[in-house]
Amino acid sequence: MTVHAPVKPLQRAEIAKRTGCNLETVRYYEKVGLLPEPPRTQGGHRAYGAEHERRLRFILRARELGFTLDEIRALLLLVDERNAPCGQVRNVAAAHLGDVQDKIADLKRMERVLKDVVAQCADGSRPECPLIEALFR
Amino acid sequence: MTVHAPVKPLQRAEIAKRTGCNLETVRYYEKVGLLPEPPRTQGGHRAYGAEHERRLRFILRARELGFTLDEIRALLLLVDERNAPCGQVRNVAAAHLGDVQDKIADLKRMERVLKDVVAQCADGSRPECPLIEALFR
DNA sequence: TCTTGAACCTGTAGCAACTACAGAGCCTAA
DNA sequence: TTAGGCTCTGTAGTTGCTACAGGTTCAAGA
Repeated sequence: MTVHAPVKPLQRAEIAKRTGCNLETVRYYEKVGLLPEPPRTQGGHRAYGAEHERRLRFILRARELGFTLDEIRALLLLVDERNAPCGQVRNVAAAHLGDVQDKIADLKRMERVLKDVVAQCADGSRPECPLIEALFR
Repeated sequence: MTVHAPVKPLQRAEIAKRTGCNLETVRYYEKVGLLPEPPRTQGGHRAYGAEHERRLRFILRARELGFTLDEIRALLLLVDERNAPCGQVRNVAAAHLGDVQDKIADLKRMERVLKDVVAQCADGSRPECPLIEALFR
């Protein structure tokens, strides 16, 4: 068995490149408590392991789904301390889904109005600019 | 003719209340150059006129449509200096419409994935939490 | 072994678009 | 006249990064 076989640690630039994360953002996630503090070399350089990489990927995927850092913190806490109870995880995700749907509704409202005024501006049938008119109404 | 009839000026709290704008935001829009500096009373209090109110409403409506402050600045410049040429106004609006549509597409992608995992979490058919699994993939 | 240049370290500032506070001053109605 | 509710200024906080300065360490080549 090769349990605890010492895997070659990753420098910050390496973990950043492998995950596609910005170099500075890696340190930022550590600062805000999403990524655990990695061990250091004698000179003080961070030495990341496979678990850090795994966790960083988790964070980045969650960000792609639009989760806030607070929500991600909550999800990671569920993972770390409770072995990820599906019901609670689902609650976090469902609440976030609601937020996403609200935002879509907001943006669609904007889209409708904008399409409308752009079309009116385009056809040149009005002496005054319809968008400006609409905003000054 | 009652040109320049002295309309009773508005205090900051009054213009805020009438437009629905946050009190502090009124001052903020002045600071960033969207709202012109109003005349002051002897004691230094701002005294807004009808034109300020009109302009503030314009800004707030544009914000509701998702325009950035830079875009609103550009629109107001077109209004102030060029009498709002419809073609240029339309360009600003069309570009913004594109941004809005991009955001909608992003959010819909998130929505699709989230709906999916929430449904999988809900039906309890998997031993591990599907959302957590998906994020750690 | 020495050197050099890349990568790292910390702390801080900047972005958007507000929002909120502290500590001071003004204004008006009773 | 005075109370208390405005207003004033400047600054700090929010979210989620991103970028810099000025200094240190590391690793590869000579």
